[in-house]
Amino acid sequence: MATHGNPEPDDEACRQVLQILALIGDKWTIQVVGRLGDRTLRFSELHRAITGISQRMLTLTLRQLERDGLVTRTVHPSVPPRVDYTLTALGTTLLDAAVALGEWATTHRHEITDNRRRYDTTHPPRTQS
Amino acid sequence: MATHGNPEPDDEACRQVLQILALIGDKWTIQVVGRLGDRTLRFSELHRAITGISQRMLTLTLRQLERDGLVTRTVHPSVPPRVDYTLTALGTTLLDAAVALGEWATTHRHEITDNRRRYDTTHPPRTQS
DNA sequence: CGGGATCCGCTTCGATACTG
DNA sequence: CAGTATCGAAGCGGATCCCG
Repeated sequence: MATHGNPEPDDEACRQVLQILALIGDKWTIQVVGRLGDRTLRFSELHRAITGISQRMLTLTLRQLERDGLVTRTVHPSVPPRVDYTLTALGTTLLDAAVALGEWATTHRHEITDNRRRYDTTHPPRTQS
Repeated sequence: MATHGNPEPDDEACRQVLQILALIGDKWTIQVVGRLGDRTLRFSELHRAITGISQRMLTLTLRQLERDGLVTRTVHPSVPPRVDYTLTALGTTLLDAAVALGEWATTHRHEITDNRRRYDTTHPPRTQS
């Protein structure tokens, strides 16, 4: 393991992993991947399927996923233009891992919500007193 | 689980799950939880263990984890003051799930890195020339 | 030693307008 | 339909000072 502040190769791997984990926490990435889990969708279908996302964010999210090789972007030279997005094999493995985490969240969400309520009522706002 | 885009009361659960997933993607949360995985640590130990984190961010991260019931905060009335942080049972289950995702990231990080390089060299910068 | 309060730059994101 | 370009608002995070 990295012992001192030396930029060892280990350290870089850590940053890479952290960077990939950030994908999961991204507000939209998981929702897009989840929608593409069972079938191919076109841009407008994704846009309608995901409540509250803007075209800008959908574009940026898809671009990043394409860059990472998690989704495939297929442009059909037709009028009007049509672009299909599909999950790659790599993307599917990510979805599997994310689903596991989603199940954890689903299982414990009430517990966590209760903990928050209890904390908020127990601990007075610490600004002065 | 919601299979298709119906705005059901299910929607709130979805937001809760998303909110919890955001914990994972948080820059510091996973690192803190990971450090507390095997043993109890005090504030200064965590601060030294996690490279680059500020006291502010460490405090905020720990506060949130305490609020969610993932870590326990123990204040020892001594001079100088000493505060210990420990993972709760719930926190341990999160760590397990996160580790699985971390292994996914570790396994595929080279693949993803390569995909990015390939994408960056293949796709020219789209800002018109 | 373990934080709280404040200032402040930087990134992120939503809304809007425009293009092929 | 599927984007791109730009602008402005909001939030995150770092640096600093101070207190129990």
